[in-house]
Amino acid sequence: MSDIARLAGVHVSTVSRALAGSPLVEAGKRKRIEQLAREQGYVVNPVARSLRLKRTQMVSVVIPLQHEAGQPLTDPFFVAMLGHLAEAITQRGYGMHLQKVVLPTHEWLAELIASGRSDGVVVIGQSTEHETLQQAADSYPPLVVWGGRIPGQKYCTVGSDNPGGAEAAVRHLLKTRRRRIVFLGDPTGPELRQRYEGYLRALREAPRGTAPPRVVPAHLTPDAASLAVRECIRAGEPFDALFAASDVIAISAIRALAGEGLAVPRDVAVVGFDDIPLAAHTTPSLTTVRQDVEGGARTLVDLLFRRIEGEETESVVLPVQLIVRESAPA
Amino acid sequence: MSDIARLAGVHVSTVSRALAGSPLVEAGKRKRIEQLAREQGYVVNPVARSLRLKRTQMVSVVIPLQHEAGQPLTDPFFVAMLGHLAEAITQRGYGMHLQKVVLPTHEWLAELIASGRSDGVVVIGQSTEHETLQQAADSYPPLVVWGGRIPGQKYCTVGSDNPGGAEAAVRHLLKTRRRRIVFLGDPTGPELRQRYEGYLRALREAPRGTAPPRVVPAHLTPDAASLAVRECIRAGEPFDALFAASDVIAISAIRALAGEGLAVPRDVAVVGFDDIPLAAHTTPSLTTVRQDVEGGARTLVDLLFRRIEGEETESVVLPVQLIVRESAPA
DNA sequence: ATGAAAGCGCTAACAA
DNA sequence: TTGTTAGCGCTTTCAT
Repeated sequence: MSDIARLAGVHVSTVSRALAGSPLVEAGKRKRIEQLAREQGYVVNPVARSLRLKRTQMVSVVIPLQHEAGQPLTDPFFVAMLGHLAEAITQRGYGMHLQKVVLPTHEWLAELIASGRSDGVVVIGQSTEHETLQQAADSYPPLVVWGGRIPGQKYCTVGSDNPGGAEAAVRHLLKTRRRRIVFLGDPTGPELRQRYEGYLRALREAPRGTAPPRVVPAHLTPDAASLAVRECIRAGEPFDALFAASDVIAISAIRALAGEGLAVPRDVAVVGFDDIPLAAHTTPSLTTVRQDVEGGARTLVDLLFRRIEGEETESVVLPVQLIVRESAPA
Repeated sequence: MSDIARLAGVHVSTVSRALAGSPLVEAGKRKRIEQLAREQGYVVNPVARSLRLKRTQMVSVVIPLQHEAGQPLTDPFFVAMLGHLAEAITQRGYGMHLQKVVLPTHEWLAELIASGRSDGVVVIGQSTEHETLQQAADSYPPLVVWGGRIPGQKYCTVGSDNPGGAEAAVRHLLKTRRRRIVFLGDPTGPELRQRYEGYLRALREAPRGTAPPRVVPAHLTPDAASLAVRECIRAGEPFDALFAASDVIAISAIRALAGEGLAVPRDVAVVGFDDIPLAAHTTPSLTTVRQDVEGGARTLVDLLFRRIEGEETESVVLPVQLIVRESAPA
């Protein structure tokens, strides 16, 4: 910048003002300075700017992966979320700082915040970090979380109606005469736990003769899910439907079932959660609960920026929709 | 930091050294300072640090979208690439700065570089930005590009063997008695152009009686592809095979064909490119050319860091593999 | 309308 | 081994 100042024969402060579009600096001079900067390929150094302004024009997006440690950043749902977040954030002229946190150290969030690397933080998935988030929320407003709403929570969440979606899915299975419905997934984090609760709620009002709830833990990786299903089958306990905590789990479950000679939906009906693009194209196509990823991402970013500007915002629960396909037909 | 210094009764520079793990500072004192920092929830400000060090510990990942402007960041291939890049970059203790560039202004790269926002840049897809990249390469070594290798190129690329893959795909179609093979896609950018060239090469050695090459431009969005195929069919010119420039195009082509009453593979065989997860699950499942996304991402990051450290690196062409499935069976 | 000067939080060369 | 000091590139208050 001092180069530009020298070339323009003015003081750096004038260049700074000119490039910031300040009305203080004379119009003609401003044009000249802008022109000069363009010629010289000069752009203001955002690092120095950030240091001075204490604003980074950056948003951090964090994905804490704990029990799902093996899960790479390739889960279709996460990854779609990322794409839409990038879209929404860059649209506002902010940069996006993407960070994956494995086996969170309980200080990861506090450190990220304290570092001042960004003006706001989006956390995708509560994982097991509810407490961490609670603590941060007190002193750090510009924080939004994709996940389930939890009673007494102090941070702002955006998330799908997990219990409602799960309940709808299980009701659908019951309505189509399935009586031994297994929940496939590890209900450790709030989101999956809520789906599990929806599952329980639906079963509570199930017709007599319905088998009691049964959980088969399966992590969000395809392999883990296949394994779990196979073991479940070999355990010999009969079931005629699976409600999977996610589409990725559901799809690999279908594969595992086929491998064990069980037909979907004839022998076992399967319902997933997410409605990832793949879901419509598997054989059989997957009945699932659709989440509105794009709307979710937009809402997250919208709320985040309102919080950055000091506004208080309430959490948002987005409606979901049961998409009935072949794996659990009507 | 000055707070910590005061509390520890030492000068800031000592704190700085201690926190940097410098052997200069007495071990006991260092422990004490580290402890203090932890208690106070202090972490060094990376912005100030960056300004001082002229290193940001950040890598920029840029996706220039030009003709595909409408295309959001949801193309499965890009998105998988992103996930793996995030993985590889964070593994090295760097942050990832994600940027999407629409309708590039020809200065986007120069500005990004000049801004000093990051220590290196990964560009995903050359799009039509070959010239821009050429110019940047001269003065900015830490730049790697996912895309096709172009004769005379000065920047470092990592990319699949596009011509080879395309050739294998088309040879496969020829071997299975297809004689009127259409290339479906817009060969504007280098990658698709290379796939097109592979297509031409295979046709050049085709048996007599094979129809001449024919291109039906289709953008990378599903809708555009469907439309193109429908028009192509209605043009009345017969064809018995499609080689699509990407899986997304191929899949929507299959849909369009079905919509027009043409059976795949009976009437028309279809081969795609990428082998996105969906490809194995469509009906019929998609014969396609598999790219190694994960290996590509790892190689990109590996080369980038070698370049950041001043090493010169050669471009890399990754092998591809024809995956034969139902849409173009053996 | 412009310049001078301070300072954002940090690191490193130099001094002690 | 530790402290002093300068300065990274910018913005902004204050003075002119």
